[in-house]
Amino acid sequence: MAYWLVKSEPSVYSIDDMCREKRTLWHGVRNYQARNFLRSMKVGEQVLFYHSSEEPIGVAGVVAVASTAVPDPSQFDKKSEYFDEQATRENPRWFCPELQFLKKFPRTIPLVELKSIRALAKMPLLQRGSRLSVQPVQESEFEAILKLTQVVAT
DNA sequence: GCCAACGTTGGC
DNA sequence: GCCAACGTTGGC
Repeated sequence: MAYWLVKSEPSVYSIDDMCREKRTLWHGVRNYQARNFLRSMKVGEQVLFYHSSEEPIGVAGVVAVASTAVPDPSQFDKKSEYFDEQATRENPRWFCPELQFLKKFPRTIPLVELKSIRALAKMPLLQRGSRLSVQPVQESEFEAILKLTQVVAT
C-alpha cells in the first residue's frame, strides 16, 4: 500500500469541504508528474490532505482513495477553468481518482513543525521550491506525521 | 504583495 | 532540441 499527499488551497477546497461532501473527484490537476501519481493511486490507500497558501499552512487531515482514476470531466467542459482543448474523449489527457473523507486532525500540523522533524526531511513537500501538488509519501513519514497529531501544541 | 522556483510554450 | 519568456505556485 502506498501513501500520498495532496495539496489544496482551503479557500478553494478544504478538509471541511471534504468532510461535508464525504467523496469528491480530485479534478483539476494539470501537471504531468502529479497526474501520473493520481493514476497510480489504488483504492484504500491513504492520502494526507495539505492546506497550502493560507494560514494555518500544513497537514489538515487524512482522506482515502475511493476509486481509481477516471478521465477528468473538467478537461472536456468548455466553461471550466480546467478545460483543455487538446484533450478528447478518445484520448483524454487528465485523470482524477475519487477521494473520500477519513478524518480531520484535531489541529493542522503546521509546515514549520514538519520542517523541524528529521524523519520528514526528504519529503518533496519540504524541498525548496517544490510545487508538486500530488506526491508520494513513505510509510515512515506518514506514521511520523500521524504521531504529531497526538502532540499537544505548547 | 513580493518573489523564487518551477513547468510550459513557442520561436528559431 | 535549445532556451528565453512567460505564467503559476506557494511560502513568507
